[in-house]
Amino acid sequence: MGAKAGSVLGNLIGSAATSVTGQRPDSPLSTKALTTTILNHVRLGRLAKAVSILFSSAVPFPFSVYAHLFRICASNKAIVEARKLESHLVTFTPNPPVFLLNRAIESYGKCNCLEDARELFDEMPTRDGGSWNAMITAYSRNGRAEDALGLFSKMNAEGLFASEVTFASVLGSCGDVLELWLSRQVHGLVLKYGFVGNVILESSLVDVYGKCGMMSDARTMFDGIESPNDVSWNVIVRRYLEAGDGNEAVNVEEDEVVSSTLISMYAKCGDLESARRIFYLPCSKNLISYTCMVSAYALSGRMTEARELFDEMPERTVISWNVMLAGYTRFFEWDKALDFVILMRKRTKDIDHVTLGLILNMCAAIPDLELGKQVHGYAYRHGFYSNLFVGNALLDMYGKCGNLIRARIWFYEMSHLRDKVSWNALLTSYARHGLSEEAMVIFWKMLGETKPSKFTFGTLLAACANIFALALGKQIHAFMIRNGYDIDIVISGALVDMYSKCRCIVYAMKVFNKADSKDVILFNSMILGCSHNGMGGKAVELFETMEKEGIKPDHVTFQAVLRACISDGRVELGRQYFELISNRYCLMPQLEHYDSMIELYGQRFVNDHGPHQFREPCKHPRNLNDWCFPFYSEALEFVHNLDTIRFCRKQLLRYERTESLLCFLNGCVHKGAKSCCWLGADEKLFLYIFKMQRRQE
DNA sequence: CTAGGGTTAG
Repeated sequence: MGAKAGSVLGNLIGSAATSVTGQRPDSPLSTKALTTTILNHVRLGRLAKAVSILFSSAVPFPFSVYAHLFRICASNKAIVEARKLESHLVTFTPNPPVFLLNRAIESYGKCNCLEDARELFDEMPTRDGGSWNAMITAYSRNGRAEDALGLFSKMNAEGLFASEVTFASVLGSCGDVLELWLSRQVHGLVLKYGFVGNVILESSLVDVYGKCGMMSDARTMFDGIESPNDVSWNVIVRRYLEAGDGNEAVNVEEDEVVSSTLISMYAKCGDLESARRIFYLPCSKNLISYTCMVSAYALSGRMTEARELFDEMPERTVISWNVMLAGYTRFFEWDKALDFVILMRKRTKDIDHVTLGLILNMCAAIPDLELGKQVHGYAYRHGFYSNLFVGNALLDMYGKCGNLIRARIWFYEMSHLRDKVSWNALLTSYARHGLSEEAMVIFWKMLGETKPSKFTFGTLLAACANIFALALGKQIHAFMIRNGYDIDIVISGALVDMYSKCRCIVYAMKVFNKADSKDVILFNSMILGCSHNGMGGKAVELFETMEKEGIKPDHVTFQAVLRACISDGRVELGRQYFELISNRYCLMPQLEHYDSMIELYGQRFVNDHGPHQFREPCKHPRNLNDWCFPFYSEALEFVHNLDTIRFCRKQLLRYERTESLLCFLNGCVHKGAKSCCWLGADEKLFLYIFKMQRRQE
């Protein structure tokens, strides 16, 4: 039965689609099937095909089909299809509902075909508010401000209510033709119809007053907005700028408040030049604009300029001090931050919760537990301990300084006010110090009190990676997907890391490929993952992709590719990468890179000579090569200081090469004696050499 | 009226 019914349906669809006089045109079944076909075409982006099927079927379709198709026509600017649609609708539906005709007007408007829209509007047997709204919006969007405003007046005369969208359109048109008088009337209507608190309309009003040159009205309007959004800010800033450019005497310089607002807005948008321009206008310097400007410099990392300006301030508040300190901490200038705190203590008695938070961040970063404890005491004595921000900063400080006991105690002491940041901070402390299992226990407790955030999961995934808890890691991943958590670039990195550490490199790759944006850190995690899973070739490939995408590798990237070279025994490639570090990317090779090179050459020696074969050192060495085996002369190039020597020693001990070790150490002494005194301090090393020599004799 | 602060991944 099913198969037969299917073929009958197929015939029906075929005939209905090709002939206007199809069989049983009023059959609900055939309309339903046709609808499905039409919607399928729409879904595949074939709008013209969908409309032609509809057009050749002499049956009325459900309203929702027309509504849907009109929407698509509007967004695709498909005027031909829109006209066909309207004609089909009015032909086969005796009394088409007003709302569908309104949709048609909207579509014509979006297709910039105002004549079609107006024709339909005029011919409609009945019109509702939506028809007027659609027509007015169509005029307004197409730059026909006069027509839009004319129709709006008529609409009000007929006692119809304009919608939010219409008001926005009308206000836009008022701005286009600088209709201040009408704008004020519209303002009245906005209030009358209860649109108070509508950010979009209120911002539009700010805009239109600004355009009409009524900056004081714009300002009053703006101040009345309860929670201004980006658009509101953009509008007021743009209007003030225009006003300021056109007529300097009237604005900006007179209003200190505005100049401060502008400076801080520009600072937040990263436009330092504009901020400066406002600040250096005559009469705009005051305590607050100074602070804003210092903050603008500090936010963009220009700490020297920030400090110069800060030093020339005639007076300062605690906020001025704080913005300066925040700049130092934001850009990790801990020494300067510490000096600044000391200076601050000398110069002012003003310290508030923000200052304490910043100082605690500094203590956590240096790290300085003792100073942190002093801050704790200060906070206690001055009544800041019940401030959540200070409390969390304290918790973070104890955690980062490695004092988990105090972190835990403080966490319980602040139980009456703690939030999810507190939980995350505690969790992080445990995970960071390798206490991954304990971190998991804390997580389960956390669930009883608060909802986990993506920070929680980031931390947990790292903990899973540490203890190779693949099953739990997968559960967290699945939980995040199921509950719609954003798998952002950081979480992707944590997942890649967790999966590759758990030897689940295929999953790691999947996560990596799915990430919609990639930065150097994510690439690093993936490259490192490949290196650790014996996929050196893939790691090298990723490095090349990264270069192609214009992402600049950092020192971790090079560590990762060098590791790949080690795992694949690709000495020459490793050497090339090492040279890229300084030649192409202007980075300073770090200790770890030297270590990797030593390891790479060490491996080659083992490969070339077998584990237990080595040449006798020269009896009377004249140069470095005489001193050393092939490996050591090459590896020695990468010997930079005591740490690399220690690393070499470790490597040689690992391969149980006592004689080589002695020879190598001699080589180091030789090199050191010739060039610089970097060996000087390590008495232990010398003692070791002497001991070894004695044992040889 | 207008200015400042936090937790996450190699």
